[in-house]
Amino acid sequence: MTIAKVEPLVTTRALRGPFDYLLPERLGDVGIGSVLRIPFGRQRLLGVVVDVAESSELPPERLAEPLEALEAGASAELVRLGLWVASEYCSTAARGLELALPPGTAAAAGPVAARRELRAEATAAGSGALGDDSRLGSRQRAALELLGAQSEPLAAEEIKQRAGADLQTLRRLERRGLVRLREVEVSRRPREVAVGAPAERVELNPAQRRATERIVAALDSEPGAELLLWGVTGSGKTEVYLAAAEAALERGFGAIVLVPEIALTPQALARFRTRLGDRVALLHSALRPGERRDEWERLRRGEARVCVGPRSAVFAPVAGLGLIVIDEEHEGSYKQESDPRYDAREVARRRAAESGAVIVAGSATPRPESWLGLERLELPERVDGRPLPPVDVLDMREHPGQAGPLHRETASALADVAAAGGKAIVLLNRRGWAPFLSCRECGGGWKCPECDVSLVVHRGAQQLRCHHCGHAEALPQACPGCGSVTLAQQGTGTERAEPELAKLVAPAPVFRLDSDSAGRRDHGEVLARFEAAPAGILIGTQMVARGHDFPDVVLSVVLDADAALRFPDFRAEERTFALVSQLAGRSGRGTAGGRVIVQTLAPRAPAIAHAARHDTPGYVADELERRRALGYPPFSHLARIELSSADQGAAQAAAEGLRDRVGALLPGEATLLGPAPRFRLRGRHRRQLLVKAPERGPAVRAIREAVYAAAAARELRGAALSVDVDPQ
DNA sequence: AGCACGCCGACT
DNA sequence: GTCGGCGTGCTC
Repeated sequence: MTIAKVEPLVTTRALRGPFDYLLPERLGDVGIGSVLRIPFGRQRLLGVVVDVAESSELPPERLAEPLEALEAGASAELVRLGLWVASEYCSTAARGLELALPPGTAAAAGPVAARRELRAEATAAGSGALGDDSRLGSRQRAALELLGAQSEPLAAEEIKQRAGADLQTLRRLERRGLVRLREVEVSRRPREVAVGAPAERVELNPAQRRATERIVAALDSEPGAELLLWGVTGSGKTEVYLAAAEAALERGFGAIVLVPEIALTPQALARFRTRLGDRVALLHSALRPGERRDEWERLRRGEARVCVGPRSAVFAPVAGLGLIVIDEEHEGSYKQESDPRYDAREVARRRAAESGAVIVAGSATPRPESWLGLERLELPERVDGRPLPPVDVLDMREHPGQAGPLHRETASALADVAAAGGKAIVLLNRRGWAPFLSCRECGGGWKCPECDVSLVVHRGAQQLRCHHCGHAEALPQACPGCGSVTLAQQGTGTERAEPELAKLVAPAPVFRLDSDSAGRRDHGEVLARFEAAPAGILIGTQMVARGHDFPDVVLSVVLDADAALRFPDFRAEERTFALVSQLAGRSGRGTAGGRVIVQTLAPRAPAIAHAARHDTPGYVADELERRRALGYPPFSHLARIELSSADQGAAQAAAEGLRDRVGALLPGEATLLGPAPRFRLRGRHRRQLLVKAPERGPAVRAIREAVYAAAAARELRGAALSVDVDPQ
C-alpha cells in the first residue's frame, strides 16, 4: 500500500492538510512534487504530493484515490522550499507550493500545454527519388528538393511557406516512404531585446580577479557560503557575476541570477546570453504563459543551467544549484508585497544552505545587515579608473517661494551642460504633473474613492489618478464643494518638470522616462534615443538611476532627495542613501568628468551627507549605531500582521482577536503593538499588528500558531491576512 | 474553499 | 405548514 500525502491547492487558511490518498499502480511514477487531480468532498481539486508513505493513520476504506497525475510537477527540493516559505511567512501550504510548481499550474485556465510541431525530413529513398524517374508532383518535388538541402528536420509550416507543399502533400510523401514526419516539442522562447551590452570578454582588473577567485574558492570548497560583493557603480560587478557563473558551469553546477525588477532583466539576460549562450533561461511574470512554461521546462530538463529573473526566479527548477547571484541586494523589490510576503534574499539563503550553493550578493550600497553579517569582497574603483564625481548638496530651504522645482544653481548647471552639448540625468521620484490638487477658495482636495490617498494630476491625460489602485477620473474644472474655479496644482512631478526643463535647455532635447511616458516595452527605446543623441537631458523616476550605462553623462541631479525621509519608516534612511549614491555613480564615467547635484530640504540628514561624500562605510557604521540604539533590525526582528477587509468592522474585529491570540503566545521579551489603522487601499480597510522581538524564531512561531488557530476557529472570516516578517 | 446538515424566523 | 438565513462540521 502506497500512500501519498497531498496538499490541495486551495486558497483558504481554514483547511489544514496534508490529506492521505491511496496511490494505485495505474498512476505510474508518482512522487514528492507530483501534481494530482484529487476528489475532495464533492469537489475535484489539484493537489501536490508532499510526502509518500507506506501506511496511513486512517483505515484504507476511508482513503480515496487520485483521479490522475498531471505531467509536470516540482522537484522534492522545491517542495521543501515551498513548504518552508509557507511556514516561515505564516502563509498556507498551497500558496508556498504554488511558487515551486510549473507556472500556471494553479491558474484557472490550468497548466499551459507544450507546443508541438510537425517536422519533416527526407528519407534516403526520398533523396533518391529526385534523381530517378519516380513520378512526383511539382509540389512534392519542391518539398523534396527543399528537404534534401536540409541537415535538420524542417517544420511543416515552413515547408508550406517555402515550397508550397501543404500537410496533405507531406502525408502522401510519407506514405510512399520518401519523407519521415515526426511531432516534436518545441520551446517558445522570449523575444530578445537588443541592448548595447559588451559581448566580448573583458580582462578583469585586479580587484575583480580577487573577488572572482574568492567566489570560485567557495564554489570548490565552501557550500552554503555567503559573500557580499561591494562595488561602487561602474566597478564591474556584472563581469564578476559572469565569471562566477562560468566557473559554476565548468564545475557542472547550475546558477540563478536574481535582478531587482523585470525592467532590468533584458539587460542582464543579454549579457549572460552573449557569454553563456543557450544555457541561460529567463523567467518572469511578464513573459507570455507559453514562453514562461517553456523556459521553466528548459531549466527542469537541464537544457538551460542558468536562470535570470526577478525574485520569483529564486524558485527556478535548477538542479545541482551551485551559485545564486543577488544583484543590487539592497533593493526592496526582493520582498513580495502580497501573501506569502517572502524575501527572495532569505529564500535564497535557505535554498543555498539546503543545496550547498554559494550566494554572491552585490551592491554599491549594501544593507547594513549584509555589511555586518557577510564576508565582504570589494571593488573600490570604477573600471574606467575615473574618480567618483563631486556632489553638491543644495539646501532648498534657502530657496523659498520660487516658481518651479529647480534651484537657481541647478538650473544654471543644466543650462551650461546643454549649451556645451553634453548630457545630464535628472531624477524626480514622482510621476504625473502635480502630486495633488486643491481648491484655493475652500482648501478642499481630491481623494481616491478606494484608497485614503490624494489623487495626482495628470495633465496630458486630463485626469486625476490614484497611484495605488489605478483609479482615474476626469480633471475637474471647478471645486464640487464651493464651486470655485481657482484650483491649485500643488508640487511638481516628472510630467510638469519635462517642459520646464525643455524651456531651460532648448534646443537640446529632453527625454522623459517613467511608467506614464512610455509603455513598459518602450522604456528601452527611450533610453536608446537618449543614448544615441549627441546631447540632451533625461528626466524620470528612479528607473533613470538603475542599471543603465551612459558614459557621456556629465551631470546628475536629484530633485527632492529627502522625499523618502518624510515617511515614518526605519528603512527610509537606507533607501535615500542608496538612491543618491546610485545616481552619483552614474555621472562622469566618460572622459568629460562629472558633477552631481542633490536638492533637499534636509541637507544634514546623515543619509544625504554620507552619500554626498561617497562614504558607504561611514554611513553604514552610523546607521548600524542608530539601529542599535533604537533596537531596530538587525538588532531585533520585526513582524507585521496585516488584516484587511472591505468591511471596517470585520478588519478591526479580526485584528483584535488576533492580538489577543498572539499576545498569549509571544515570549516575554517581545512587544506587541496595535491594532493600528493603515490607510485604506483598493477599497479595503486595513489594520496592522506589529511584533518586535529579540529572536525571530519564537516570534514567528507564536504568530504562526495564533494565525492557524484563528483561521481554524473561523475568526478570520471576511478578512484577509498576511504576515510580513522582516518588513522593508 | 465549497458543500451539506441543521436549527430558527416570515411568507406563498 | 415550508423557504431560506448562516452557524458548524467535514473533506483523505
